[in-house]
Amino acid sequence: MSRRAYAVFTAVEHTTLRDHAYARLREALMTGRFDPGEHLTIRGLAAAFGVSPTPIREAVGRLAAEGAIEAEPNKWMRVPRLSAEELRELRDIRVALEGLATERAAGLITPAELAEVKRYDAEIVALRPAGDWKAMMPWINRLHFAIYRASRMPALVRMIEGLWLRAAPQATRLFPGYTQTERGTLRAATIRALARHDAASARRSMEADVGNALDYLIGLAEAEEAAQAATQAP
Amino acid sequence: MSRRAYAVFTAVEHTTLRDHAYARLREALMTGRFDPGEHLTIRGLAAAFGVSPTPIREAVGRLAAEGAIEAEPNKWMRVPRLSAEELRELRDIRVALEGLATERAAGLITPAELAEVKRYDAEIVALRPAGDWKAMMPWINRLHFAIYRASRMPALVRMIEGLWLRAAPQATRLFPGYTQTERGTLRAATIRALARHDAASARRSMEADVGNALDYLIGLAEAEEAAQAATQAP
DNA sequence: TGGTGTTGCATGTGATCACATTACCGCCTA
DNA sequence: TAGGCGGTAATGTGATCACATGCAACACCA
Repeated sequence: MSRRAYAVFTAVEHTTLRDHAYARLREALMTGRFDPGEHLTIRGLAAAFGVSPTPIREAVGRLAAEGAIEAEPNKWMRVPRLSAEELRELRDIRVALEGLATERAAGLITPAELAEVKRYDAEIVALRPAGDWKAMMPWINRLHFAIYRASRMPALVRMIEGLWLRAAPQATRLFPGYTQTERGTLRAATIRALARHDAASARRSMEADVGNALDYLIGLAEAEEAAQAATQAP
Repeated sequence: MSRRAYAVFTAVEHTTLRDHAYARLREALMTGRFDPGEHLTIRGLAAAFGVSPTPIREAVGRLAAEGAIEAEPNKWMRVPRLSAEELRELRDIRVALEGLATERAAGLITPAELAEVKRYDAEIVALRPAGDWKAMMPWINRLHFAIYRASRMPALVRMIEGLWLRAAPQATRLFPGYTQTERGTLRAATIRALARHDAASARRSMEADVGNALDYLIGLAEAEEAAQAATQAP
């Protein structure tokens, strides 16, 4: 079976193997399927994807450029384990950028887009009694990016995606310790502010939401670093 | 002559050919050596660098991921020509991020760092009478990033670099039309605010500086788009 | 002469090959 | 028993080869 004869079937979703690998690796990182500190090999990923190492190398190169993968040339590649200090910087950048996107979204969001946001929120609320935090994550993801896309700032959305990508491997640790109730009220406040096109209020709620989640991760990292320092130099 | 025997000489500045190509392409873009809309070929760049296409392909892939190069898979690659709308988005993001970096820098900048900033400013002021705008650009570049580095937020600095990279090819058009006097006073105000560790004031001056420069580029792009629309549909 | 089909070259993409470097593990020696 | 040493397998990197596609000039026909 020649590739040409059935090109009509494959051309729809397939551009290049490199982009395909990039998208799949990105999604794997985003959904927490790799652990922080986990080592990756080009040949291993190539075997997993059923392609040669060439497209994989270019895909991980792009991820490394975004900071989603850490690589020492000629030596190793791994999923970054962020320190408390790095997480603090990430928090400040995310607060600034996601605040900006939310502020702009408040003025531009359409009823259809707002309905989409509310639908995602309903999914999250429905999942809360069961306590299935892992199932919640993709919905939280969709909700946030539905808001950000409403800002009509595609380059900004792409930058925020890169920031989420860096935080994602550690974000699985938010559960189940992180109290969801407080976050739920902040999310509801954001949605109400968006509904009445109150840009300043929407921005403040989103900033608090993002800031709180990252502060929790920072606390975890600080405790871990303190414990490690204690065992190394007692 | 084996590569091994003289590794001591090359290892100093050479990590991988890919990183070398990436750094050189980045610098070429940053200093405006490529024009907006200019087409690039992997084989052409490979010949220019004296290497095989492989490392070039990975370098331009990284640049494409950052938006510094525009590429249609399997077809072409070129230096992006930003529309007025894209420039407006770029302005808003840059104002937010460079404002944040400047605000943080105001609280943390050391006397040595401040002296470095003032040295760059002196170079720019000295170049103004001659009107040598092209020679000014690298100093403006150094001055801004000296400030941003003082924020102690390396990931933020890297993101700002990516934004400058996207704007750089069009930034050569700032000269000689863009009035430098106003910008000079804003820069002086920023430096004074940094010197007295006035974060809010430093942020405002920097935001105005960045915003003004981008507004000028936006005006150019709008005029160009209007002219093009007039010739296409008269 | 204008439009259309064709052919050839240039280009991006991916697989394979070759090489230097690194990491891992067992062994030896002090 | 602990630390240094060497060998081997695995890995990242880069060059080369092979292939399909896109583009442009050219020839051909109405």
